[in-house]
Amino acid sequence: MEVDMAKELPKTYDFNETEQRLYNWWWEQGYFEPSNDPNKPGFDPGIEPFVISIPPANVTGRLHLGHAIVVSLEDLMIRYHRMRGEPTLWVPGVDHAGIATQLQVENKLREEGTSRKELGREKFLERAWAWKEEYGGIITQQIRRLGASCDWNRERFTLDEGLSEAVREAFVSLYEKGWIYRGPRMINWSPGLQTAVSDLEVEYSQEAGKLYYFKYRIAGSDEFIPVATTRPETILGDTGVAVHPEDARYQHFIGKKAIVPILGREVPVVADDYVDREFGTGALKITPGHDPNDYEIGLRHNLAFINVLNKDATINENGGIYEGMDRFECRKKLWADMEAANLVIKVEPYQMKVPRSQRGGEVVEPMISTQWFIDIKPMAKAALEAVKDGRIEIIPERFKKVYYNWLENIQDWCISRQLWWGHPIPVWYCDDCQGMTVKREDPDTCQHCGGSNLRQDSDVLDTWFSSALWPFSTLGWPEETPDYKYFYPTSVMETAYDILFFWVARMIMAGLELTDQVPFHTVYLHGLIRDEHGQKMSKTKDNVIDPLEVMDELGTDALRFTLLVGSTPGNDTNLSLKKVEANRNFANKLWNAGRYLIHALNELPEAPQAEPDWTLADSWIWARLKQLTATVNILFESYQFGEAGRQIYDFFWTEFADWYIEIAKSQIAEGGDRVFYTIQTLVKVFDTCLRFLHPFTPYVTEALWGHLKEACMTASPLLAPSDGWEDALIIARWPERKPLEGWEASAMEDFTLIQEMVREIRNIRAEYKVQPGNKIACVISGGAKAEMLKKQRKIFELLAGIDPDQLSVIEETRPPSDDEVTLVASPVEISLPLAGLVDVEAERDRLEKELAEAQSQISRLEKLLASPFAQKAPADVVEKEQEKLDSYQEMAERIRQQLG
RNA sequence: GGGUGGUUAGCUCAGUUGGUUAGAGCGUCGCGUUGACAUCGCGGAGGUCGUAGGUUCGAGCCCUAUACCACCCA
Repeated sequence: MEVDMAKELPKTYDFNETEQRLYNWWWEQGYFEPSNDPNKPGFDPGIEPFVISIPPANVTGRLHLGHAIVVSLEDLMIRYHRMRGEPTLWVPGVDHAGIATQLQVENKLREEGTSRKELGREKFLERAWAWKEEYGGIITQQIRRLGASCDWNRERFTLDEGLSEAVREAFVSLYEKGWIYRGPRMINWSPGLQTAVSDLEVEYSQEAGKLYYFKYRIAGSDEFIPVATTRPETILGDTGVAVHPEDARYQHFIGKKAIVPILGREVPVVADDYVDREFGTGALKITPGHDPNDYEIGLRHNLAFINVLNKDATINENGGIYEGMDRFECRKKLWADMEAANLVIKVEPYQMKVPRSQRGGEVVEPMISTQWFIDIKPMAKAALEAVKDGRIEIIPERFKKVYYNWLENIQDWCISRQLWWGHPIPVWYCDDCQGMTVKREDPDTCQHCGGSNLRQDSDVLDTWFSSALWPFSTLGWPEETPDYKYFYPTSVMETAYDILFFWVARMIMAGLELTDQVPFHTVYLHGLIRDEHGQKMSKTKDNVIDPLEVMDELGTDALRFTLLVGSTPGNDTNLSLKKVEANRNFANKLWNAGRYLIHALNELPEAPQAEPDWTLADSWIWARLKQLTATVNILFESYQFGEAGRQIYDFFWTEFADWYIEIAKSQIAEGGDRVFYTIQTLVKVFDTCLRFLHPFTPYVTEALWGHLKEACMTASPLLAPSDGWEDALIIARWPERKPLEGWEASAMEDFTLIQEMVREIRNIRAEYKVQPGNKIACVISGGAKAEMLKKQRKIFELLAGIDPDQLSVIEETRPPSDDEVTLVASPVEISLPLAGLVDVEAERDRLEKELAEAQSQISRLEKLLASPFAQKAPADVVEKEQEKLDSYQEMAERIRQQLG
């Protein structure tokens, strides 16, 4: 091809043009599918795959930064393992989000002037499915935009037939084992949604409330017990008063009857050491029907359980004259009535914890309700052990403790929801014998009496119940499918730490119980994304960053790189657009380095005439590349992806681009073999960087790599990697470590000296305001480094603005002169004869300052080396310090000479 | 009440087997535009690593206590 590639590449990286095109291409080429597929010919069951199941997005969801970090991290892992040649599978999917979806559909019905109840269950579900068909694909399209290399052929939805079968199998087998039961228990009731929710779905918010003090009269006397409550309306459900058994104030009331205000019901006064004598009045009203603690006390003392609330949180028939009133209205009215009855003592302001529904934020009511529960303790024990004995690793490790603590104190899980959208509970009640039939297939007859008057339980299961099965249900379980057999257990479960209990722990419990295996060997938890000042993003604060907008404006790669590099495992990440912008600039930097390189390929001779004669810069960048490769591999292996990204970024920008490419320009100008070997080095380093960066910034790297490959193939077959050019970067080999060969250390040491010298000269030029175009003279007293430095003349010319005709490198040092500025960069000295410019006075000051600095270092190091440090520290550490001392001493000596 | 994380440059954060007066991005100040890149280059200023003890030859990193902030559990 005779086309000049550089002319084809625009000056600025155009992500809009690139992203969609590459994504479709990857997908069409089949790169997202596992390279070793049990359903295809040639399958080798002996190769271990790398598998991730994506945390299912809510079907109602719209992409937010939470998804963005999940997808970025998982795609990074998947791409990394894919490049290492492992068969990788990333299973995508969405869950049916029971409550959220039902609310969406209900909203729509309301707009149409109808309602769920009016429509009836069957019609409602039809509408819900229609809704899912219409909107359910939005979130997965948005996930694609992030570059997610999921195998979309294997996409799953929790209400799919297969997954529904898994849910049934799970329910029935746990039921048969006796671990699922139904019964009246204290649950959290959401009056707005009219369903039970689990403990985890309730959040407690600190709110200003009141503490109401009032009198509990003792039957048959004028005495009373003072009692305080934050929820006066629950008085209607009181069935006891509790005092501490050792409380002298109230001891004589124990065993007597107290009279419930207004209602006049007589309830026992009981002794229970749960009562905190210091709190409130030291006496407690007991409402076993509407408070979890009182529930326990009620059980202990055989108190009555009275429910005073309807499902919509109005007062029911047990509330006497308050029947029909809203709970908060009743609170006011009842208190006013008590005041009138002279039962009120006082009201104090009080900070209370209000239980609110995680969804919608309404105040939930603890009440007793007949629901389905999982007796979770045996499963929790197994899940605990799997982490304790190391079958599952949690990263970062500190979350193990959180995990243990939760599982050790776990309560039974309420899994039934009074919704329509979800998995129906596979239980049928017989109208004839009242027996329960629990079956995998829909039964025709009662398994007790054989009757056919069966009604299925009207509740559905908690969405998390189906999510708990996700890693295996998505692969075909309970069927022993080829996918399930090969890809299960999965490898890594990567998700946010805030669903450790909701999801991760439950998957582990379900996996161990139902599949007899851990569902994954590693749990990697990331933090939450906050705004640039660490505030939670919320609509009310108006600090929400929309990833779709960010991708539109700055590109997907910039967003991904920011999320990946800006985060440490398990820690929250503060995201600002400034950061994303900086990383957009990085993508552009890559792009332009690529442009230069591809342009440079035009200069390439077909083949070198001789064996390579590497320059110092060549050797240095090769050595640094080796070092980088070792570091990046270690970091990837230990899940320190952010640090790996930072290292690659720094290497690419501040070493490869700022130094090597600049030097390469002059090397290429030399002509001959130098051109070939310089370009070969450029290509190799650039290619390696693209490979390393691909999991972070897949688009720009794939685009560039394609251009690079094409240009290289056109230029010379000798530029190809040892195993040839792969078809695409996404499946190109990951760079592996290479052993050191001995030459690396001195190359890096010498080049570092060059860098120091160049910086020193630049610094002086800036200080003396030497015009950038003004080439100046320079004498380098190189001492032992003179030979090496003589070969680097070009670098000083190019990077330090030295006039090549007035540059000399000598071995000996020069006598001080008032016309020169002398820089001491141990072990060499640089003299810049800035005739007419030198400010002798300022020069002396500068040198004296440097001398003082050197001397303070010398005395520090002398002291250090005279201390026990010299004996106790490892020899190489001591040697390093000794060398430093020597170098400072030499420097000081030279400065003294200059000062005369 | 129990627990976890954070506290490092003006801002936001890195800093994983403790190795010797600390890094980045942004911001800021000065200089710079004929071919990779102004989404850029060069240079500068800026930090007693929350506080107090301890271990150690050596601590941003380990231990103890403590303050403040955030979060989780009860």
